[in-house]
Amino acid sequence: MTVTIYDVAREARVSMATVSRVVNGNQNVKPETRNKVNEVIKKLNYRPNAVARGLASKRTTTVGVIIPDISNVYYSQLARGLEDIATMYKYHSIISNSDNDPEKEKEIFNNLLSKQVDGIIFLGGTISEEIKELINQSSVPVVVSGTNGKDDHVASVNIDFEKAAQEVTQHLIDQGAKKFALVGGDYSKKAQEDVLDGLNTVLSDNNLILEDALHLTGAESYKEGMKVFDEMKDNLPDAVLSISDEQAIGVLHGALDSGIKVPEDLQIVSFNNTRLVEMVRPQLSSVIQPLYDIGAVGMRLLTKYMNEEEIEEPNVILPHRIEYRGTTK
Amino acid sequence: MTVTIYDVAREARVSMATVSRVVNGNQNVKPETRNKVNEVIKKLNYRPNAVARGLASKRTTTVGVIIPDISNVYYSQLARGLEDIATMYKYHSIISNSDNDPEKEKEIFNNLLSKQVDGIIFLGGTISEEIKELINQSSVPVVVSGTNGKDDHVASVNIDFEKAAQEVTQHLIDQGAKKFALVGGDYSKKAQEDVLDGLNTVLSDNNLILEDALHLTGAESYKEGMKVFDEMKDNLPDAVLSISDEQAIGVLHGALDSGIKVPEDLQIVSFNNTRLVEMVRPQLSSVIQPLYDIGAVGMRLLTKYMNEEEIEEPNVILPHRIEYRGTTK
DNA sequence: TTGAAAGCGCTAACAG
DNA sequence: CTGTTAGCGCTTTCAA
Repeated sequence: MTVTIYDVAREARVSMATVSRVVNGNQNVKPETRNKVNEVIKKLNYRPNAVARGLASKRTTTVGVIIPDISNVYYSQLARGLEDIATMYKYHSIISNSDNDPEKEKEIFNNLLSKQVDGIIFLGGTISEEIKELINQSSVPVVVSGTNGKDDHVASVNIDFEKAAQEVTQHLIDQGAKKFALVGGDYSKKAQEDVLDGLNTVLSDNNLILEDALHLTGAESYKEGMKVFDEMKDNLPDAVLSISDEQAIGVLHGALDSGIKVPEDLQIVSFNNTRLVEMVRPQLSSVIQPLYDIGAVGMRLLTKYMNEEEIEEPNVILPHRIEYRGTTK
Repeated sequence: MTVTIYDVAREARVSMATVSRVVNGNQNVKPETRNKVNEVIKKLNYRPNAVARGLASKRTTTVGVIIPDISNVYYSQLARGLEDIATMYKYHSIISNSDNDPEKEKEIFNNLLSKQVDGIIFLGGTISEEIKELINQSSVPVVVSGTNGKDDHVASVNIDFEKAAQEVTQHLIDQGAKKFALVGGDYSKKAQEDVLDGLNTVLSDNNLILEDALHLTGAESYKEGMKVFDEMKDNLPDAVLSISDEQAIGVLHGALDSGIKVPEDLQIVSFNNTRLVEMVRPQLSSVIQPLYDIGAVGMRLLTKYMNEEEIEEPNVILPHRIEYRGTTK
């Protein structure tokens, strides 16, 4: 029923080895033979069985993607970048949602290995000890996109959150901000630490401090953002740095709904820069992370590992910009 | 180096067939033997090779997902639903972006078949002739999520857009709307037709009509929405039905930026109901499509086909609700 | 430039 | 309840 390499060989009066060579673009085939084989392939509508190929060659041209939540705008934009480059290099992607749960991440990781993927892209704001160990013992290359893996000796692609935070903080101070809040999230522990460092550096340079009560976290959703705003309502800051856009928008609407003027009384800057930032009024000022590129460069890096190309730098830092829109003065 | 079923068999002093039985949960194994094998499996850290298994059993426990754009909020929410059910049934998903391009869809489809996926989920607002043919000739089951495939004899899960459009239209007329616009998109031809039918039915019942000039389309993005608003600026309707949320928000902001009052002078209802609808002010009135469920039910349907379970109804219509929020009177 | 043959690691009759 | 034995469809030496 299904056409196999053997059928093609018989019909073309060559051996299956020759058909295999033609299919794989091996140059050691006489042009005539090649043509004949290609004709038969077309005639029989032969399509190589990737599974058999994978078993024989030990390469599946499939990569695994571990992602916290594909319906999260931030991650889905990364995913699109990943996927486009994977396609460009003829890889398919198996995508699995981890909800940022170390147990699930571990299980997915092992499942991917048993599927014999050629490489794995890990997305997630936190590299847990378990995952770190799995990565370092992995038989296939792993690249982290969106989080810095340098300290954990893991190849990665991201932006310099600390520097971005410094720039943002200084700008806000220049605009008169004195009392800051930091709104972090469960998804992005690493980025949060970096932002915190950057924020604190500049604050102390200016003889300011971040009150403990104004260092808040939430699940990085819109609703959580509104909740976070409630928590700081009685001790209102005049500037908020938020890791997540959705959460920042929650804070923004919480403020507006309470009659607080943005940006006059409260300035807000977010660090995600999903397409949401332009879709609210006032538009959200944000650090521009090149999300698509972070995904794309991560996948490109992975292909280099998979092809055993030379790697100049395993921890890529992509440039960022800051766009001051309607939520800052 | 890698541990195979053979290593386990030798170490446990049984045949590989027995190991295979244990791994696959076959009940015909003496508990003692099972325990011994399991011990060895753990000791050797044996992990079955899914590729070899796929080749031998002709089942890969992998499904393919063809999706227009994973970074589109609407589709990423569907994808999350799909994926969760797939995981529940122990399937992995290979996800590929088609950009709604029939050529790409076709190529992806064939690639997925050569990967020997056990089934395919097709997402996309339009079922082109080519795809329809591929689906109908496919050796593996295919289910369409988010679009009605009944007319094309394709299993599908979606909501009744026509009915929803009728309800929305009647409500808007009751609120005083007289001049309607329909904003469709490239992604959702099918839904658009149904909405158009529903709209026209109710309009003519009320002796109203949809002007040709007010039947517009765009690429279903925020920016396109603003552009669409510009197009209707000189011939302003008092009610807009928009297929896509992003585009509806574009229209909304286009209107607000021009000083038009929403909902007083212009009412807007969208049909997508992504999480965006609550993230703008005024909040967008919308038809609530259970996106997650549409994905989930689609995948469940596919698993039924893959397991050759009985299918009661290949074209599932899920219930919808309508939520009138801030963009309607 | 081509072919023969040995697997890749596993499942699935079949026999016992 | 367990083992033997063919393959699954392809890649990849090794020889010719």
